[in-house]
Amino acid sequence: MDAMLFLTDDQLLQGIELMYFAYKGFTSDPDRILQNYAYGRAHHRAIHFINRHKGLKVNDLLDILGITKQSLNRVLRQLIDDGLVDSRVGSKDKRERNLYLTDKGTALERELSDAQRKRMRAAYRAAGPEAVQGFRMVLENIMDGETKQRLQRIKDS
Amino acid sequence: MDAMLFLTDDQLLQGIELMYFAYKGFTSDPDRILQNYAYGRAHHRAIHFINRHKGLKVNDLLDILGITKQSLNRVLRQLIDDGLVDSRVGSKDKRERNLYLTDKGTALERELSDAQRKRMRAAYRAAGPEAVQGFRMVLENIMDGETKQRLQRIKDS
DNA sequence: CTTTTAAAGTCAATAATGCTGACTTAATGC
DNA sequence: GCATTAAGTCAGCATTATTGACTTTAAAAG
Repeated sequence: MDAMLFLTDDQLLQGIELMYFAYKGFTSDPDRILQNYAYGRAHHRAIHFINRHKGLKVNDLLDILGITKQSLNRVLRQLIDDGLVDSRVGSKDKRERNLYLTDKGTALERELSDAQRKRMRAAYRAAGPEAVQGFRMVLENIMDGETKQRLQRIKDS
Repeated sequence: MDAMLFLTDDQLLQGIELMYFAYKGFTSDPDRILQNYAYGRAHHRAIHFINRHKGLKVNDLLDILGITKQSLNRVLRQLIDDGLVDSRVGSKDKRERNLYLTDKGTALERELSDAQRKRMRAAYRAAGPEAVQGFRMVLENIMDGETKQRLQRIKDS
């Protein structure tokens, strides 16, 4: 009966709204900062993942983001031209390009993630360690299985 | 010291990635369904909130969504023209329009939220009741204070 | 060595969703 | 009567995604 209590349609709808509004808050700080650089969320995501997985291949980035090569092209082109991302020819396979943040790119990544981390830290603090565990568990289960596999693949490579 | 343990920059970055990927999964089911109707996320959001707050005013919907009147116009126009939303002249103030879902609109809302609820229910089940509590607490804290106030205002009206 | 495949990059056209500015219409409040 | 408010509209633009059709370069397969 416990299961019934926390699985009512209304509770689920509330959870859905929470996801929507929390995500909105979650992206609001970076969005504001990005405006100063005439960049958008697409640039932020590229910067984030290049930082997290230094030297990753263009194909891996496409795979993570789940977008097409043509969609990424404009964004990546800008970041490279603006000197935030360094695209180096692969050492083993020269067809590949390994992506790295330059110092300038790292600086913007810092600025963006500082704001986002600050918000997350405050939320975590207010909710407490056990809540954070629950938060993470539920989010992991909301993710697509396919996405999880993709992430695992990148982590392994 | 406990606080230090769960507030490392890496843990926070992991949480940020989790939010990104979970939100992606969260929207994937409705996105797929909406394609069959040539609608997008904007239509979904309008349908969701009109269902949750039956009879709400256009201004309230704008307030909740945080978009401009011109942005909502195209979407709402379509939903009304397609017979999913009913716009009724306010009984007290005839300048106002109260929004309701028609039977057709309610049917689409069902289809969309069934898919989303199914995913949430599975995630909640897998994580357990305490995790759900934590999930909710953290998300509430991630939200903007401004957003919370807006929601409260609608709930009161 | 030649052909096929793979990785990256590009150009063009299209779509969804947001924005701003400049309005109109209708109803309310004073 | 006149200013304000709620709703609705038109036009133009930006961002970010899409698909399709290519090219270039390098590796792999035959």
